[in-house]
Amino acid sequence: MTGLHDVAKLSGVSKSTVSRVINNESGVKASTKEKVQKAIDACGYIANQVARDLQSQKTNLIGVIVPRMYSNATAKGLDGLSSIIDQAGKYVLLANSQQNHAQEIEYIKRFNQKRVEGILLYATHLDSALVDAIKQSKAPVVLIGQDGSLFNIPSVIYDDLSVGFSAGQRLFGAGASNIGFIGVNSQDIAVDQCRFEGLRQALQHTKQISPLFHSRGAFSIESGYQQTKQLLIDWPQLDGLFCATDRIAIGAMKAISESGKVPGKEIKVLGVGNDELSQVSTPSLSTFSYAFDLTGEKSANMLLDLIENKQSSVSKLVMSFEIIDRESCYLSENKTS
Amino acid sequence: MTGLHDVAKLSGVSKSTVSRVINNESGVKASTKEKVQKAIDACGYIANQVARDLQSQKTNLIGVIVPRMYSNATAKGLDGLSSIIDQAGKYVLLANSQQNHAQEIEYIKRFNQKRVEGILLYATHLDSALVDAIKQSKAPVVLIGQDGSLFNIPSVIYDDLSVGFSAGQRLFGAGASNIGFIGVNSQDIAVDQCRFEGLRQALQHTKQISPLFHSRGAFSIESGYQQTKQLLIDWPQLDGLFCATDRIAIGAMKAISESGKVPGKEIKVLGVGNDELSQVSTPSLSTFSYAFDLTGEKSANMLLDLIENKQSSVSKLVMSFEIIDRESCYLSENKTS
DNA sequence: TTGAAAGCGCTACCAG
DNA sequence: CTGGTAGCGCTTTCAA
Repeated sequence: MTGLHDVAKLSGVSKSTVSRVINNESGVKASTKEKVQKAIDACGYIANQVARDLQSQKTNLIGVIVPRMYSNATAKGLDGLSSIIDQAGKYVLLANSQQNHAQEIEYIKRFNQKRVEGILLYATHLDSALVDAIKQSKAPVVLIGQDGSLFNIPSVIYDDLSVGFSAGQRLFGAGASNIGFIGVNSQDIAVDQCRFEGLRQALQHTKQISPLFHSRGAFSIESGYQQTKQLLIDWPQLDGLFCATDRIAIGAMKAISESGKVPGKEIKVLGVGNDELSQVSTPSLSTFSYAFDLTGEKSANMLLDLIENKQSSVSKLVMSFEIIDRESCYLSENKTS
Repeated sequence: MTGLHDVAKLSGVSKSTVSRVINNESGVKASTKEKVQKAIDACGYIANQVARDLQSQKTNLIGVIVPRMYSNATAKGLDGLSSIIDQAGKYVLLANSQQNHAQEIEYIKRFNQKRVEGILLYATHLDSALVDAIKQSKAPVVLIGQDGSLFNIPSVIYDDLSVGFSAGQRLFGAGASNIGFIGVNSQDIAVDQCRFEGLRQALQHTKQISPLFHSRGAFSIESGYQQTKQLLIDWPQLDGLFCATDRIAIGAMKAISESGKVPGKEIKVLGVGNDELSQVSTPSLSTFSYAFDLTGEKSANMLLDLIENKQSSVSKLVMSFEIIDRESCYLSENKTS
C-alpha cells in the first residue's frame, strides 16, 4: 500500500508538505499543492486512517451492541442512531450478541481495545457482571431498553410500567376481568417484569384482582401460539390477554381463533410495539406504539453529549408511548371506527 | 490512558517483556509473567488495538453498507453475516446509506481509509459511478442483491428473473389473465426490472400476452395501497397482480378489499419475500421465500475467501427461492388446505 | 529470558 | 512556505 512517503518522493517534496496538502491546510504554495495533488492521483494514494487515529488518539468509532437485528426495536433504532452518528462524522462498529449475555461483556472489552469513543448497548437484561463491565469501560456507555440508573448508568428506556398499567386499564375497560400475561424471560426486567408489574398494579388498583398467570417464552409468533394453546386449556375463564410483544400477541390470537373463540370478542388481546404485523392481522391488534427510531436518535445524542462533555446533562430518558386502539380490544366507549 | 510504557515502569521490566506477556508468548519466566500481570491489573491497562492494527497492517474490520436497516432482507442478512464475521474474529463496520446513492460511494472511500479488509454492499442499483468506486476500492467488495458479474464484481443475488417467471405461471395457473406489476424504481435492476421481465416472459411464453402495466413506488405498505387504489380505476379488468415485495402486496390487498373485490378471488395477488406479514394478513399472501440470513452468511464467506486468497473461487452466487402458496393465489389444482 | 532500538504511517512542532 | 524530527503505542528483530 502506497503511503505518504511514496507521494513525497514522487512529487519531490517532504512528507510534511504532502500531509498539509491532504489535510487541505493553508500555507502551501498553489504550484506545490498542484504538484502534490498530481502525484497523489498518479499513485492512487489513500490516507491511512489507522495511523491518523493513533496519532490523534481519536477513532470516531461508536460501538453498538444489539441482541439481534431481526427486531423492530433494533432495526428501527439502528436507522435512527446511524443517521445521528453519521452526521457527527463518526462510524458505527456493530456487534450482534445473538442473545448471548457473555458476548455482551466480551464486546465491551473488545470495543475498548478498539478505542471506541462510546458504546450504545441494547440490553435485554442487567446483571452484576454486566454492570461491572460497564463500570470498567473507559468509553462511556448508554444503556437502551433496560434501566441502569440505579447503578448510575445513563439509560434510555421505555415506560414499561405505564404500558402495563395502561394495558390493565384498557382490558378492564373493554370488559375483561380474567386477565393473563405472556412475557419473555424473567431476566428481562423491562419487557417481562415491568410490563407485568404495571398490569398487576392496574388490576389491583381498579378491581382488587390479580392477573391469572404470568407465562413466559420467546419473542416470536410461534412461541405466543404454542403458549396460548396450552393456556386456553389451563384457564378456560380467560377473557383478557396482555402480551409483552406484538409478535407474541399475533401468535396468541391465532391459537384463540383455532380454539373456536374470537379474539377481540370473547378474549380481548393487547400487544406492545405497534409492529406492522399488528395493523395487518385479523382482527387487527390493539397495541402500544414506541418511537423506536427516535429512541435510537436520542440515545446517540445522549452518548455524543457524554463523549463531548464527559458528563451528561440527562442521565435517564424515558420514552413515552402511544395507545393504538384496534379490533382486538376496543374499549366499551370506543366501539366506533 | 495508561499504556504499555506505564505497565513496564510499574513492574520494572521493559516494554518488550510486557508485550510478550500480553500476547501470551512463550519464553517468559513465570515469576516475571506474574509480576507483569499484577501491574496490568493494578493500573487497569487495556491494549490499544489501534496501535496494534497500525503495526500489523491488519484491522480485522469488515465494512457493511446497507440502504436501510428496517427491511427483512437487511435485518436478517445482517444477523447471518455478523455471525460469520464474528466467528472469523473480525468486526462489522456498519454504514447506512439511507437510500442515498452518493453516500454509498463516499462510504466505500471512507472504509478504505479505515483500512477495512473487505466490503459487503447491499445494493439497490448499480450505475457506472458505483462500479468505478468498487473498482477503485483496494478492499475487495462483494455485491449483494444486484448482479455485478458483468463488471467482474463478485455478487450474491436472488434469482429475480425466475421469481418473475414463476409468478407469471402461478397467476396464470390460478386463472388470471389480465395481469399487472407493481415494482419499485427503474434503477433497481433486480427488484424492479428483473422481476418484471420474468413476469413478461412467462406471460409471453404461455399465453402470448403482455402485462397490463408496470407501476412503480416505494417499498412500503402505504405505497402499495395508494398505487393500487388508482390502478383499480385505470384497469377494471385486472384479475392478477404481482407485487415486487410483500409489503407492497399487503397494501395492494387492502386497496382491493376496500374497492369491494376479494383478493385471492376476483384478483389474485402475489408478493415476494415471505415477510412475517404475509402469513398474518387476511387473506394470507402467496409469496416467494428467500433465505435472507443464509444470503448474509454466504456473502460473508465469499468475502472472507476473497480476503484470504485474493481470488475468489466463486464469482457469482444465485440464491434460489421457495414458492409459498397461500390464500391470495391458490393454483387451480391446489385448492386444498 | 530479557532489553534496546527500529519502525508501522501519520501529524505537529520548530527551524529555516 | 517548506523540511526535519519527534513521537502516537505497539510489535519485532537482534543482541546481550
